[in-house]
Amino acid sequence: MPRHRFTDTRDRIERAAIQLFAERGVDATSVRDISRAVGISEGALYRHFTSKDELVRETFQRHYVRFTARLEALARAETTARGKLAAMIRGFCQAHDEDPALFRFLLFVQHGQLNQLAPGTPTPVEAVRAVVADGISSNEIPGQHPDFATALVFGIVLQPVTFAAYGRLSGSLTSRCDHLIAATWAAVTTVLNQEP
Amino acid sequence: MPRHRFTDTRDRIERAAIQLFAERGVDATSVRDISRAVGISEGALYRHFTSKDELVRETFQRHYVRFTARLEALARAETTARGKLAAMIRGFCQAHDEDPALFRFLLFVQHGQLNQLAPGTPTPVEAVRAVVADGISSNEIPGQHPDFATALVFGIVLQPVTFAAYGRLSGSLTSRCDHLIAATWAAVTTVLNQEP
Amino acid sequence: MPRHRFTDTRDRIERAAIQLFAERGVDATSVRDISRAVGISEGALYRHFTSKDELVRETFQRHYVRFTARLEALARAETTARGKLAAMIRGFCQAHDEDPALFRFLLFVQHGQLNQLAPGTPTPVEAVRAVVADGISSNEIPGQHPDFATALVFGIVLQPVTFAAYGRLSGSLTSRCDHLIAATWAAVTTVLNQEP
Amino acid sequence: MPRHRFTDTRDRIERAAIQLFAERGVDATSVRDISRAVGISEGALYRHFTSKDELVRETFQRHYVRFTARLEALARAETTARGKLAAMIRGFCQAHDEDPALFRFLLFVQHGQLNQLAPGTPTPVEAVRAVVADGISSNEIPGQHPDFATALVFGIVLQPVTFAAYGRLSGSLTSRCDHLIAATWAAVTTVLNQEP
DNA sequence: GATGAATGAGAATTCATTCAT
DNA sequence: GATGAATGAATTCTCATTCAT
Repeated sequence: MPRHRFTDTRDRIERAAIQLFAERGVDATSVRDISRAVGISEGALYRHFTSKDELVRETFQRHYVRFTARLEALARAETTARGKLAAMIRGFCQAHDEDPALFRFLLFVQHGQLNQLAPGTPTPVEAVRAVVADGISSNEIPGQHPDFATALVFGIVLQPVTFAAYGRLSGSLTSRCDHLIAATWAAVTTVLNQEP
Repeated sequence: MPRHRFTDTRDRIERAAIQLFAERGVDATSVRDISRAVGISEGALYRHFTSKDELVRETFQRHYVRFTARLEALARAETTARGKLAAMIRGFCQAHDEDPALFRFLLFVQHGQLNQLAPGTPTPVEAVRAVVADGISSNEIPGQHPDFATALVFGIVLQPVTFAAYGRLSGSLTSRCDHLIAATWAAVTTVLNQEP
Repeated sequence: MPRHRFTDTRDRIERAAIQLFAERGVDATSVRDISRAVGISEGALYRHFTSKDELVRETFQRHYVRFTARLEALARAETTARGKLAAMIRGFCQAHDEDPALFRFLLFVQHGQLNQLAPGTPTPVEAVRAVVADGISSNEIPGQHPDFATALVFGIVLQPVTFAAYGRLSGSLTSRCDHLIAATWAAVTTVLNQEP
Repeated sequence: MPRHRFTDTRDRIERAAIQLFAERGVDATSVRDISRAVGISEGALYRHFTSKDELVRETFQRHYVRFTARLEALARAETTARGKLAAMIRGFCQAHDEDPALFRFLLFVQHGQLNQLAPGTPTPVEAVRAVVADGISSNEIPGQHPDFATALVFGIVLQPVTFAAYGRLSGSLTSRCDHLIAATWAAVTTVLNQEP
């Protein structure tokens, strides 16, 4: 049982924390739970993070920023609004399937972390919103409230994850990705025929 | 008269609890918080509920069952799948706008209450799912996984509420109800491989 | 073992805290030590004080203000500087002998409480300094730095208490009061004969 | 050479510790604080001292003994009680002004170190007391309790240091040395019942 | 000699719950 | 029905100390 050697302890703490946060939520996860899951003492955790709060914040922010950048890169590689949106949704599905716990931590558990982001930090919501807003400007997407349309995208993509958590759907998002893209596009291009 | 006062206090406890649960979550709300909000002592709360857990469970279940029944009644008054779905979505919107805190408590905060329901208890998810499944059977809705289609409905309807909580959208759901219905129908009737 | 009944618990906590603070200092006294000395659980203490800090601050400030007022009243009852100073020193001696632990807590242990007093709060130091400064103005006391003269008063009066704590002197201050007064007056009226 | 580095680090630890102890007290100073101030790791400190306690004890005792010897030498160089006392007070003032942190650590912070001295170890208190007792024996100082008279000396000399710590007086003791000597002599030669 | 991760004992504090009045 | 003091377990965090490298 070597004491340190190349120290991946910090990473192991982060992994265990993400896992537990995704399962039970941040409040319901104690420092003790995390350190036990890692196999270290409670005190040892504080050599790697100055507080539980910092652990949550740091972990959340780093992965949140990274995921946002990934989405933005995917969008940038496409030219049409539809293409960008499809690529981003595919990005959501892959990110989820690669690491469901992290995905749920970032997009559901949050726990007020969104409000603690430095102002101006880009978020997945803003990444999608930018594409939607551009699509509306270029008339590729019919005129509507861009935040509302963004809500439709997120609702359609995220709700299956919630259903999976409750056992109503199988876990893989990627297998439904094409359907999600099609449904999203249908929802987003729907307008009310107030004037026929 | 005496019974009224009992009922009254109990109701006030429930209201305060729902409000606080919706704002901060169940874990982050202490018995002290609740009793202070009501204006009674902590001990007094235990005259009305045997534990915090029971308070959460009872409150959740009663309202959850009531809301489910309301949705089912709305569906029953319609004949087509589209009509039933539209009526239910309208029901969601109205329930939300009547009492946003309760709505958020029932549909977001949950806190593992779903797993504690007596098996067979009808839920909003099942109410919607039944309509969707029937619509698929009757070919009003194209063939697809009924749980997946149900997820689309919930995602589209609920995500705007989340966005509202983060200040991205204004609070009224009813004002967007027609759009939600149209978008939901579009998403639910979308299928893949329409062009071979 | 009745649970409450007329609740002198808060007072008992304060007494035990003062005793322990005087014996070991604030830092070296844990909440556990205090609650054990009182015979209650640690948690129970928090019904009476919101924190250890508040317990220290409240206890210190109340007694400090009270003691200051007592000194001021004693001075007010006299007319000459010598009379005022003598009365105050007698007040110090009596306060010490009535409650040595409290006296030591107020005048030695302090623990940074002095800096936390609301600005303008009168203190024993200021009470003595005012008398000394007046005495200098009226030429009853020879011209000198009033803070320095005040330091002489405090040094002479307090040091025997320190010596008593180390067993070098017996505990009673009152028995030495007249000597302290005489020595203080001698020290305070001494000037350097720079110009003979 | 290697021995120098050892000694050097050990001294730097001691310096940093004294500084921090004087500022905040022993309890409020952690091993971490000290090692950070020195710029070494916590573990490294244990190469030089086997425990925090030993660091405190060793540091205190060595300087305490050295300071006592210095006072004794100063007294020895004089012949009269007044001369001896004056020389010692000058010694206090110089020691304070040379290294105020060390002076405060030795004479105020103490932290129960006095009780841990090997029995018979000479202390500043005993050095002064011996001079005072001799002075009383030789009738140079009027008859009185020698410990009480010693308390007067210490009170007068040390209280200005306390006042300086609270910003009531400027830091230099030496500048007030003659006044302190005169005041001390006046206090020590004062007796009661001079007028029957 | 030095490092720094790790430990384990405690510190302050919160909280659901009980119960004499 | 209500009060509020009391409990005891759990939580976050600190700290002196150890030890493999």
